[in-house]
Amino acid sequence: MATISDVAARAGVSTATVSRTLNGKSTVDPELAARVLEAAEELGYHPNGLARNLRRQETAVLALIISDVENPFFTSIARGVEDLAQVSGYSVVLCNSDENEDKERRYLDVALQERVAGVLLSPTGPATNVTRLRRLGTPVVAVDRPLPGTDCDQVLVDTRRAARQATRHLVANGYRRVACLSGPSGVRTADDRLSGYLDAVGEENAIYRRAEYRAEGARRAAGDLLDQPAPPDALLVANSTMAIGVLEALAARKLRAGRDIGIVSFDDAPWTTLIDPPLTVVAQPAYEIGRVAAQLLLARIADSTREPVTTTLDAQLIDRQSSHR
Amino acid sequence: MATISDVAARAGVSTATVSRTLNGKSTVDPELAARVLEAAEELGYHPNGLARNLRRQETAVLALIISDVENPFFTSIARGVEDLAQVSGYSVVLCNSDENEDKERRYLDVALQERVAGVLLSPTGPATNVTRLRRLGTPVVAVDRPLPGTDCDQVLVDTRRAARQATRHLVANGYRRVACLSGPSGVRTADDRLSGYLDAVGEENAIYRRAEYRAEGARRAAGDLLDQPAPPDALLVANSTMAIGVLEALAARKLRAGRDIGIVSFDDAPWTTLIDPPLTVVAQPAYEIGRVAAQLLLARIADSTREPVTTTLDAQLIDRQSSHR
DNA sequence: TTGTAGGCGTTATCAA
DNA sequence: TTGATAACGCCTACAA
Repeated sequence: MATISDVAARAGVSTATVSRTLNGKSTVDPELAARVLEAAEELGYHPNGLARNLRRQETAVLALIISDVENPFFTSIARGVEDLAQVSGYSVVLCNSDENEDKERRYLDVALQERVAGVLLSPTGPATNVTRLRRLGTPVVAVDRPLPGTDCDQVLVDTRRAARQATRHLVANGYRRVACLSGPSGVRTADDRLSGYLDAVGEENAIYRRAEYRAEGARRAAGDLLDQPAPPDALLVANSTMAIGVLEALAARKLRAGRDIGIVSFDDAPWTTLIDPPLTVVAQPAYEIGRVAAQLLLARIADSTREPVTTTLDAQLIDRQSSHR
Repeated sequence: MATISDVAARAGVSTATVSRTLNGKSTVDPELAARVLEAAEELGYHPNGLARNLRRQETAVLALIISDVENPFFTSIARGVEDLAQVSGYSVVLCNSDENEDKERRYLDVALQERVAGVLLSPTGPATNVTRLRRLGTPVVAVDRPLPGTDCDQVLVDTRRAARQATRHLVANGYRRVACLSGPSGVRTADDRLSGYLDAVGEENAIYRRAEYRAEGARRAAGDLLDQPAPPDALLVANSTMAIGVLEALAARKLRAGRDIGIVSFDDAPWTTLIDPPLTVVAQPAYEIGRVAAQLLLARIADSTREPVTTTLDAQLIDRQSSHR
């Protein structure tokens, strides 16, 4: 494990010169530089990022803490973040909090301890706490869900409006008993989607269930709804992972989407056009969320005095067959 | 950004005592310890992992470099790795090489520079080079695909056998012109799946195409195959991302899986039971791959003299409707 | 049990 | 332009 001083010794120069050569900072005599490069090559030298970061008090890595790696929505965000970060020379490490406060806290600690340059985070819920990170001056950007009680940059989707619109779409298509299957209470997107649904049908007509943002919970909740004496004739589903559970529940009861029960789901997962009938969805600009969030984070790293901004993107209803009789 | 000496000053002790207290190493007078803890709390002290790792020459983070975050197969591996690592106190950072040699090299560099404790890697192809990592003594475990020319731990799937078996399954079900759609040449799993297919049909009957491990390329390749004068009547598809493209190509031609063309795909993605007819798949134990790989890596971190082992897991054909007329 | 001091590998400051 | 040298924040002999 060759160090900078090994290289210096071999090249017959000081460590300072080696450092300068390797970082291309101030000018170095071409001949010395060549000797340094050669020595480094021969020794198989690789800079120790730990020492460098310790000295420089900065890192070129961003942490992206998402709440579910198995959800295509979040992996699209990840790609957006990554693509933008990469061109600025940052690398992105992805951490999966798995909708679990403990894991999230642990990764937040890692980010803190490793002194990453910045953190992008989709908070698991109201308990998420980034004050320690903030105290240290590490910039944080919230994606998909706001960070309660903190004034940091945020990239959100107007999900309440989208839910309202989707619900009205179902009503306009002749469904009379539209229900909603949303995520856990306290998760902002879940709350907002439910609110949008309520906006559209009114409190008095509300039929809804909450479950984890997972297939399994959604299957049970959908089953529960469908087995009521007066079951709903349409369903707004809060994300594509849940939609899988819902569709399984339908299949188990030989119910056909569209004809028997109207379905609209959030998130345009790649498989939604493959099923019969194709799923009407609310497409969120996930990749764009990632890009914008990374932009905001980089801007804040460059200038910590910027006013925090909240960017709200629009979702788009893609009308397919599952919402038509 | 309080340091250990700030805490020491405030508690009226030496930095050594603070360090010992915080790490619970040798015994410290309870009263002093209490003072230290209190001071740390008041100052909002958080250890600097960079400095600690530099000093200790070790980190508690593992890097997992996968070739496609958007492929459920790899995200399942990630969960397996994570679950196992977590109980041993390691955190896992996920890097997405995106089947791209440059990105992969970059993340390998990051892993090298950050001196992570170990690396898990699904190599993008034959150009993947981990010798620099190895020279530094960083343990590497290959997952899903072997690492050519290096004797490191590996966790693989007997994918050739699985492909052979899947092809025979199609033949046994009466399909006469079975084709294969595999991934890029040089990617070991793609080569092996093609080989398994060839084992079953024989070189002389072979009909196959290669494309990227992506929906888009698969759609084109499948279209090309289907538009031949004498198109195949069955298709073995090398992964679930490609299957999406294939199914799109079928839909565009009003072809029905099973009846018109038999389909078997690798990877039991969550949506495969939702489509009509349900997709017959080769299920790989992705989560298990991740767990085993993490075990191997941890074992090697603990004892670098261990002989490298290759663990080969079995895949399982799940017979559903798309492979029946 | 506690403190002093040296060093992990870099970079940045300051003279020369 | 180059080279000593002092940090960066932490841990750990070694000494007290």
